[in-house]
Amino acid sequence: MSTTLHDVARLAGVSIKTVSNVINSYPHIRPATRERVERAIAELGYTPNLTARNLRSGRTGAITLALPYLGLSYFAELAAAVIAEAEKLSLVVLVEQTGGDRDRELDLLKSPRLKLTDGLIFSPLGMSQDDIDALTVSYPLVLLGERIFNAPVDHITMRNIDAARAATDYLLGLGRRRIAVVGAHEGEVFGSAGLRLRGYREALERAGIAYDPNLVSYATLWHRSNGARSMRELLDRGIPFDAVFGLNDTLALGAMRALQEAGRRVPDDILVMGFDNLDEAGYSIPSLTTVDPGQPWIARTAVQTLHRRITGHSSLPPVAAQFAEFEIVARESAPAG
Amino acid sequence: MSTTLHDVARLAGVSIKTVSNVINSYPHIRPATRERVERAIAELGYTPNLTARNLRSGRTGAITLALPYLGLSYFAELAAAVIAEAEKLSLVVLVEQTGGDRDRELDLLKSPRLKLTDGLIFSPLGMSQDDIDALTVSYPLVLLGERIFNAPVDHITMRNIDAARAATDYLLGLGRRRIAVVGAHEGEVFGSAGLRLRGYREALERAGIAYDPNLVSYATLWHRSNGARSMRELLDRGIPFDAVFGLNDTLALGAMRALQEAGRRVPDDILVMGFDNLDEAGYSIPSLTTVDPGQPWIARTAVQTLHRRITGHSSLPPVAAQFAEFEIVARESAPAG
DNA sequence: GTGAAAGCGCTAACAT
DNA sequence: ATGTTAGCGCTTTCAC
Repeated sequence: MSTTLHDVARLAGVSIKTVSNVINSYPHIRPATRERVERAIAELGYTPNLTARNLRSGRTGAITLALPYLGLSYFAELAAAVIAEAEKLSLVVLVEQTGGDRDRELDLLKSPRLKLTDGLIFSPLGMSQDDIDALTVSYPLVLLGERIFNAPVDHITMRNIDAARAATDYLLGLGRRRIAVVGAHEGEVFGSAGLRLRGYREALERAGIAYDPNLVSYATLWHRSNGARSMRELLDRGIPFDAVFGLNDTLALGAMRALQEAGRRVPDDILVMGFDNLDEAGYSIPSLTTVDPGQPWIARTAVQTLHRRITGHSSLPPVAAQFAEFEIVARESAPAG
Repeated sequence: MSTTLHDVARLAGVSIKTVSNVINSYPHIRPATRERVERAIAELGYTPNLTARNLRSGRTGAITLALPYLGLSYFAELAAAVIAEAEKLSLVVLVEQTGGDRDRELDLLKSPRLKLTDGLIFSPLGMSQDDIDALTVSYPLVLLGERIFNAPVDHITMRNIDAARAATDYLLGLGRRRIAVVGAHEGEVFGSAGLRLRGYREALERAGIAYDPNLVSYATLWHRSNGARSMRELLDRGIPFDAVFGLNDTLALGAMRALQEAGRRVPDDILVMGFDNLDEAGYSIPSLTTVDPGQPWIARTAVQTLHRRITGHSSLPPVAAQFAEFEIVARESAPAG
């Protein structure tokens, strides 16, 4: 087994309390004693057993981040940002993948595994507003995303409706009138798909353009291949359109790919707009005009909020959701004016 | 505080041992007792304190995965695969980002934080062969990548040299004679860059083609933007080339982007080959011909090997590295003959 | 300034 | 079949 406080204490000829004091940099220790202890620690290569410390303190210094799948770039970039922010607060991050499956999400929320960490940043995809009660849990929880609103937990999210409306306005401002949508979810009201489609419709309405359901195509998982498939479906309908709004970047990139296969040129024939501002959006061919939804802010705010809950610095009841600022990033797939 | 075994035992009118037996599904319990305990557990909403259990058992059921950065797609896909494999063995995964920085990698290896988990899957980027001694640690460790070889630890990696040679052969087989390289590392012998460049040179040599250093451009971080910059540099040299080997997919995609900006057509003027077979390589425009290095196998083998070490099922000394099988995936950027 | 001892919640001998 | 008890390694009163 590894060395313990007792081993160090014995070697240094002091009690374990003194060793503990040295480790936790308790101020009032005689320099000679301190040095003796430090030499013993070095000699034995002692490192404290964090599990024991955690049991004693009731805290682990770790948080859980639960998201659908790291293979989806949006979530990979989210995880990267969360881990980086957590490190600034000396927290480590345990990452769970739910696959966006409702049952696995519900299971996770009551999993004993969560006892291994101090709190949870939770980005559900399969759960919906009906599952709101499952978010009433006994541990610190920060909710991400737009599947569930007004739950009694801290909620950090983005301005989906406003941002999608701004994205649509942008295309309208470039003179487009028949804007196709890729990646909608049948009958969804909340959720990224539902909210972004609503923003799209609001923009059309304000511009006095009728909503044409034939311009909307569906895709369950927001994956490149589904963006391509969804676009092929649109093309097969034979209905003319002059722009495409991919409800996220991956869909938009897949759609561009399908457009190109079909001989349509971007941006000459069709403008394409995405949503997420993934790193990759700046380097596709053509580069992708998109919405930057403020992910770094979301990651930072989520980690800080959770940390305040864990440390008890905030016992305020969670209020309404906090929203990140967004911004349109104009690139080649739909160049500005 | 949360409820404990004692609370459950008191409510059920039994001893804590009995409750413990029920929880750990010890076979010999009277059905009536079992039911009483289960009702008490449900009533109190009891969940076991894993930290305490871990302290007792000496295991946590968690492993650490340390990698450079989740924003790099290759590592995001690796993490996704590792987490999925770990889940099959009921392990959870704590993800650490080192930024590919040598000092942070060395620090991590001796960080007390690792005591929070049972073992480490370590993918270094900044460390080199000189740091081999740092891999002699007191906990189960599985090494990934190609920065360090012949360390006294289990090592799972890919056939960099063979695969790069095969990739180059593929381009040679298509009649190309001036194959540029994007993303080399100055003077590197080991490491993905060094090994892949070596494979490239071996292929040239076997084909009787002289190695031209002017065809090789450098990039430290294997990031899209650096692939583009690296390619612009090559173009600026004004030296003719008829194919490009990006030492990974991200570089190749960035390079394709720069080629396009410069008015070069892929594959009409220039063939492009990548390395990694990222999901995204199938959906770029044009889609990217690349090397599939067998990442799923690597993830699976790494997790299983670590698990065997942790559970003590393998006390065999670690042997030479284990190599994944690779395969060339022909797509549009360099279509097969 | 330092030591002794209790106890965090659990598991596993050992006892009955 | 179930109860008792001793720790896992640490922190933290409370003495001295």
